[in-house]
Amino acid sequence: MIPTIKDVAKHADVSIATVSRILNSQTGYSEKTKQKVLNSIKELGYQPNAVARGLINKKTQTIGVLFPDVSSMLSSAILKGIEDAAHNLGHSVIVCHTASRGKRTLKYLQLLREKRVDGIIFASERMLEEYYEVVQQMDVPVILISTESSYDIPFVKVDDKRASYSATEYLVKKGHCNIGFISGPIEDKIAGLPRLEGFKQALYKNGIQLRQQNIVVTKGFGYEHGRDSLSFLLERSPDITGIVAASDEIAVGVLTSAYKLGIKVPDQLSIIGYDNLKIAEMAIPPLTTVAQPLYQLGKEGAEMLLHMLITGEKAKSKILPHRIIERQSISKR
Amino acid sequence: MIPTIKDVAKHADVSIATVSRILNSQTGYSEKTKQKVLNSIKELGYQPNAVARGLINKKTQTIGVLFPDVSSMLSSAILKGIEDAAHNLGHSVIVCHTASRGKRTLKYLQLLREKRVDGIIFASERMLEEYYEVVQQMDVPVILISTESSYDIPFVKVDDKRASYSATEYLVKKGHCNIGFISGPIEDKIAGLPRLEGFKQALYKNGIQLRQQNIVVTKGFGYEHGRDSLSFLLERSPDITGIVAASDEIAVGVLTSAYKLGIKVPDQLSIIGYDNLKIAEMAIPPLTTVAQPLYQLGKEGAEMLLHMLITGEKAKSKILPHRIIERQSISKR
DNA sequence: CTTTTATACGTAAACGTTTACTCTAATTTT
DNA sequence: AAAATTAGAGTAAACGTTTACGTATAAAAG
Repeated sequence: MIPTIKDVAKHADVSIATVSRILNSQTGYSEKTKQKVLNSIKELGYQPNAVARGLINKKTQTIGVLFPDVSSMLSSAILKGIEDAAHNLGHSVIVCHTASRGKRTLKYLQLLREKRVDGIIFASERMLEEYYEVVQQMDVPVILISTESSYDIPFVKVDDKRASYSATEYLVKKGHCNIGFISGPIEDKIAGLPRLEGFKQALYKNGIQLRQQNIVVTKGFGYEHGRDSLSFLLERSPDITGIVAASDEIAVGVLTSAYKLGIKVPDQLSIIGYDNLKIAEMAIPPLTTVAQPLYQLGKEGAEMLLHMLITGEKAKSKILPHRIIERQSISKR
Repeated sequence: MIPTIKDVAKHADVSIATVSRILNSQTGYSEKTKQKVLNSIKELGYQPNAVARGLINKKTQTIGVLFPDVSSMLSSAILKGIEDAAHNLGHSVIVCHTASRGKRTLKYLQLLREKRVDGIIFASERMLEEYYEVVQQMDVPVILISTESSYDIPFVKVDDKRASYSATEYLVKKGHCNIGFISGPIEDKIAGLPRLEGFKQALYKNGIQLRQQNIVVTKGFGYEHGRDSLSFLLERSPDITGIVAASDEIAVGVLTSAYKLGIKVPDQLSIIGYDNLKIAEMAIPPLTTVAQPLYQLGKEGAEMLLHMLITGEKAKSKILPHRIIERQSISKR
């Protein structure tokens, strides 16, 4: 049988209140009894029951994290940051991957509510109205990572538009002036549209005429989307010398496609990615990309959440800096 | 204020016992009261408190998962399988990444104990004696994924030795007879040594003389390890025509290195990986590899655990089948 | 030496459930 | 019609903590 505080109390011949006080290092006991109790604890191998604690304290020291897909490289890097920070501050994290669309997110939200988590993180997960209503009712702090919303919920992310601007401008500065852009879905108001706009703006500011046929809008940010886009793009604009991809996966897809088509990167075609996933480094040639501080995003997000938890004050949203990681997928013109 | 079962009882003018019975769909109430109570529940927006439930039921509907590194592509694929299965069976999963070695695993184990998780999964995480002692005391079911131990703990994994055997033999059947092997650390009794032995055995069975200088033992299974091994291997054995890598990351590292050295894959050098991560597909050229059913491993593992939880019987360990995924990193000789 | 104050505890209620037990009234059996 | 059974409910204890409150003893103050 697993020992309880009662067993400890009995064994040490004190009341459970005293044991509890010692456990929580409050005042109200002598050094002698403390030692006695500590001994009993060790002897019985007692471990406090966090469930009982949670019941009375109304705090579970647990947060919930919602991801569209835990297994994407993006998510897992963020998750690591979250888990690190949470654990450092004495909290556990329950992961929920909401992948298979539909009502799954709502179900998870309810679950987290029943479990009485102390806070919730939406990571790259859209905050819909129906979700917002639920979290409002739950009355727990919420943080958005790598996304934002029309509601007043603190978020931490990079500035997608500016990052995309930087990427584009980097290419321009390298002497490219006929540049293609492979965007994700532009219905995506967070990671889709802003990156396209950053691209457009960079061209505009650098006095380069935008050509509509240089833009291809894909249905997603995945490898396949990039792979399948290159030939289409090249058909319409055979003369482009550089490509800005809205994600590293897209960029790697392009790399693959270029290889198949016998196009040399970076000699004949330059390409810049977005995210700085591990694969960017592993690609052939290693991919120049604009880095999101993924781990940092997770870490900061969790820290913001826990800060809200402790202090009760609302966290201020943060924009984390992006930066260009120069590797070998870009050549000077 | 968040409503409790008491509020529901009062609102519906019944006792809390009745509400509880209805909530748990037991017997002992009329259809009429049921409707009345259901109404009150909806009206108050009541959600049962899983913490209180956990306290009395001694079940938290939560399992803990230990990973050396959540953010590795391997882990995240497994995690997805775990999470899927667990959720389908009404359980949540707490992730713990034990990366930064040392006593962190032990700390996590204690945490999971305090939180009273119903079961624990060790995923690619070594089961040391000190861990074993703790989980023994905890008296919860444990499952090992992608690893095994000297203790009587059910596991689910592929047969590393045979998988490596298959990979090697595949190369042999393609006409290669001077084959290199880039192993992980052979101190690793799970993923290191067995794969090396599978390699040796395959050579032996196919009547190929083993050359010690064809084997390079690395300190890890990462990209860097592969990248930095190729030139070393080629120095000692310039004539090899094929390489078996102990992981996809290693293989991709080799690919990169080969590219830099101007060695054409697969024309001059064939290479087969291990794992079938997403990067295998994304590599240039796409990597032929022996696939571990990662998602499946996670799923089956979680299912085994939950089955133990429900039935109380010990699960039988499982070896899941591996298979060769043919892509384009291997040529016929 | 009495009175006050601080220290070191113990008692019991509370957290939100589940469930064994009890009770009443209705229904069925004999 | 009386007895036995059953359906529909309520009461209260239990789960393992924390904590407000009470109390006895010892130390400090007068």
